[in-house]
Order: sequence, then structure tokens, then C-alpha cells
Amino acid sequence: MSSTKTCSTSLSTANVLEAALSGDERQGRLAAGQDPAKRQQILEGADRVFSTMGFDAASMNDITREAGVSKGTIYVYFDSKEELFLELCIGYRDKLFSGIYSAFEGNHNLRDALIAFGKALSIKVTSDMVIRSQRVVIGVAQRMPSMSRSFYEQGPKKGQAIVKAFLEKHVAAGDLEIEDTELATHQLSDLMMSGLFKRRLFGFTDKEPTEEEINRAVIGGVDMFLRAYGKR
Amino acid sequence: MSSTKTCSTSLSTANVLEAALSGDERQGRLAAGQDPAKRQQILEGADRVFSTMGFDAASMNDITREAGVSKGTIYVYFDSKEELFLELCIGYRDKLFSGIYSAFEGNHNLRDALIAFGKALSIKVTSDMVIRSQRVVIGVAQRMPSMSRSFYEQGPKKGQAIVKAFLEKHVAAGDLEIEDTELATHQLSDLMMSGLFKRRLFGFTDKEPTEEEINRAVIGGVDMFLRAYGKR
DNA sequence: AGGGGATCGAACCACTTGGTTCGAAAAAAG
DNA sequence: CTTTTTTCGAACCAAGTGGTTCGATCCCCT
Repeated sequence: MSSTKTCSTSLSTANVLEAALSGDERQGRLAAGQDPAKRQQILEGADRVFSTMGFDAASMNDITREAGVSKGTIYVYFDSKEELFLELCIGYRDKLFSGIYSAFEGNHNLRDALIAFGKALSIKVTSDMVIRSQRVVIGVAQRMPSMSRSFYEQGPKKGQAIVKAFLEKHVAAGDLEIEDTELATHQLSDLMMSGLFKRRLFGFTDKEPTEEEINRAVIGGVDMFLRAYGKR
Repeated sequence: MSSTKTCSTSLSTANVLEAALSGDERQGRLAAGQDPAKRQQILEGADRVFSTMGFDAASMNDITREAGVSKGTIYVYFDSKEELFLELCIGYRDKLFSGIYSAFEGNHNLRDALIAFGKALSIKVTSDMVIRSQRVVIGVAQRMPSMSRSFYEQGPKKGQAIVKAFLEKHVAAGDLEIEDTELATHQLSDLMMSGLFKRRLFGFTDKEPTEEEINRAVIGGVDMFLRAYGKR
């Protein structure tokens, strides 16, 4: 252990503090390890390294090089390789499910809404960035169970709840006939990416799906879903 | 532990050689690096280590310890850590899809056949062993693309071909009405494990699914499939 | 202009890595 | 038995690991 005693976990507390202390533009000299831009710079470099090497094969020297930040500075912002990784994974998880579920709003036609949602979902989930981050998380799931579990809980699971609520609304409205809405929720999400997701995850295709491929899966999936659960 | 090996997988070269040299029981002194039992012993130890640590975090010393074989001997049987890993992955892939597709035979009723297949598939794919090996393969997919691609091609993709042929047979027989059988193949496989696979892969649940959970997904999936594609 | 502190960068630390070497032990062959 | 050869086990290697230290910069603030 050692000298440098800068408040370790920082960030949120510091930001909150700043915001509380001064409502106007806060531009004073930043304490060590408190510059959000530098923090971001480190995270972006770490992202590039982790998402191509995985956690274990990535070295802090690689990250140093890729981020263009000295090693000492990195260790002022983050206490350890693992902590840096954990924060990055939170970013992965949040990025994964941003701006998908808004597709439900604005489309009053059920089929259109499902298709819009399906496209947004499957485009994002099969994108290079997201596939790489999923690989990294899955790769360490065995040894870091709590983190990958929280990744799933805070990410996919929350998304499922939104979909489920949407389906239940339409069941109540009489558009859909579903007994097991939870199961139907998973079925819908899986159908949206049938034939796309696993191929990408296992690296069978290193190119993102084309628009045709997305359409084929999504429209095919939605139509199947509606044929099975649509009111007849 | 160890020994008692039906040497079901791998070591093809050694077997072929033996078989070619003598038709009768071959029991002479084995050349260095040629004992199938020892080879298997190494592979089993390596399996335990790789599938809990992943490729990069696993060390050859760990494997030495776990397999109960000296390091020198390991390097007589395998040229490098990576080669050992590659051979192990071939074992993973072969184990994954053994004995699943036989479920199609014997059930003349379409629904029963689909359910039998679905149960076999989803039980195997969500089992501890197979989940772990999938995590390992996915974890290195970014850096060893050719190997994970071949894993997918020789494994899941071949399985899909069998399912597709089965579906096409029933389309021809008039039991099913499917336009895009390839898509339907993926849909069927994904539906069999809806709500089970990803949870397991991300470590959200560390227990294998119960029989009820399997039934719920499989029967729900098959019924949905038949409602969408069954002849009306 | 000058002082203070965040950042740099390179050396450094103890330790582990994949891989090799080599004499001793073990076991099968003759 | 002796010989032969695989295996053991431990030492060994160079390279790289995560992490620390420290003087030299550089930049912001007064």
C-alpha cells in the first residue's frame, strides 16, 4: 500500500459535490484524479484495449499507450485494473440499452411498433461495438460472477420489463392473446435476432448485418409473433 | 478421476496410426507423446482450468497441477498452450452437438418430435459444462477468429442443417407451411431456449434450468412455432 | 511573473508467464 | 538382471505483469 490517498471511488460524489457547491460554471483547477475529460480519455483507451484483447490479455501498459495517459495518472484515477474494468462494463451496459425502447412510442399500429423496436434492438445488439463488449463480459462471467450478473440485471433484464409492460398493455387492449407474457417477452426478443445474434457472437460473421438481413429477421419474427399471439 | 477412457474425441492421428499398424490389440511400449490415456488426462485437467479461468488467465502451471502431469510431459504431447487449447475446443464443439438430433427419429408425431428435440437441445446448451465452454470460446473470439468461426461452422451450423432438412421434409409432407425455411430453422432453435440461454451465458443464474423451466420454454416454443407455421 | 500541483515518463519492484533443460526415478523390454 | 526410454520435478530463462516511485515538465491560478 502507499501514500497517494486521493478519495478512491470518487466521480459521482465529487460531481455531486461540485454541483452542490456552485450552480454556475465550475471551472477551477481540478484536484488530482478529478478531471472528467481525462477520466473519459482513460476509459476510451481502456475500452479499445479490453474489447479487443479481453480482460486478462489486456495489459495496463497497452492501455497507457492507447489512452495516451501516463501509468501513474491512470492509477490516480483508478485504483486497479479491475476497478477500471468494472467501470467500463457499466458503460457497456448503459450504452447497450440506450434509445431502444423509445421505438415503442410514436407507433400506434402494433405491428409497426414491434418492427421499429425489433430493428432498433437487433441493430444495436449485433453492432460491432456491442458484440465486442458482450464477448468481454461473457468471457469473464465465470470468474467475476457478480459483475456479469449485475450487467444482465441492470441491462437486458430491465429491458425485458419494458417489453413485458408493452405486451401486457396490448393484451389488456385486446390486440394480443397471451397466457404467459413473460415467456412471450423473451420469445419476442429472441425472434428479433434469429439467425443474427449467435453468428455474430461466435464471430462467424465479422461484418454487421445488412439492412436486408435485419429486415428479414425482424419482419419474419414480428409476423410469426403476431400469427401466434395476434387476435384472430 | 482420470483414466477409464473411451477416447471418444480427438487424438485421431494416434488412433489412425495404431489401426493401420496392427489390426489386433496394440499394446507395445508407446512412443513419447503417444499414450492416449495420458493425452486424455492432460486434456481433462486443461478442461477444468480453461473452463473456469478462460484461456488467458489459465496458466500452464495450473494445468500441470490439475492434470497431475509434469510440465515437460505436457510439452511432449502439445507444442504450446494454444495448441492444447485448440484441441480442447474441438472436443467442446463435438460434445455440444452429440446425441441431440437423434430426437427427430422415433417420433412420428410432428409436435412430439419437435418437443423431444427441443428438450434435448436446450438441456444440453444450458448445461454447466456447455455454458462454460461456450463462454471460453466466445471470450477469445475477438483474438482467435478462425478458431471460433470453425467452432460455429462445425458445431451449430451443422446442427442447423439437420433441423432445416427436417423442417423441409415436413413442408413437403404438408404438415408445415413455411416460406423461409432457413429463417424458420433459426427461429425454432432460438424459441427452444427463450429465456434460458442468455440468462445462463451471462451468469444471471448459476444453476441449470429445472425440468419445469425447460418444459415451459420448449412446449411454449413449439406451440408458438406450430401456431405460426402449422397447416391450418 | 511566479508558485503549486497535476501530469508525465521512465526506472523500478516483486512476481508470474510460457517454455526449456536435465538429472533422477520409474517402468517396460530384452 | 540390464538396458532403454518415458515421465517426473524442480530449477531455470527471458519477457512481461500490475503496481509504485520520483524527479522533470507543464500549465493554471494568483
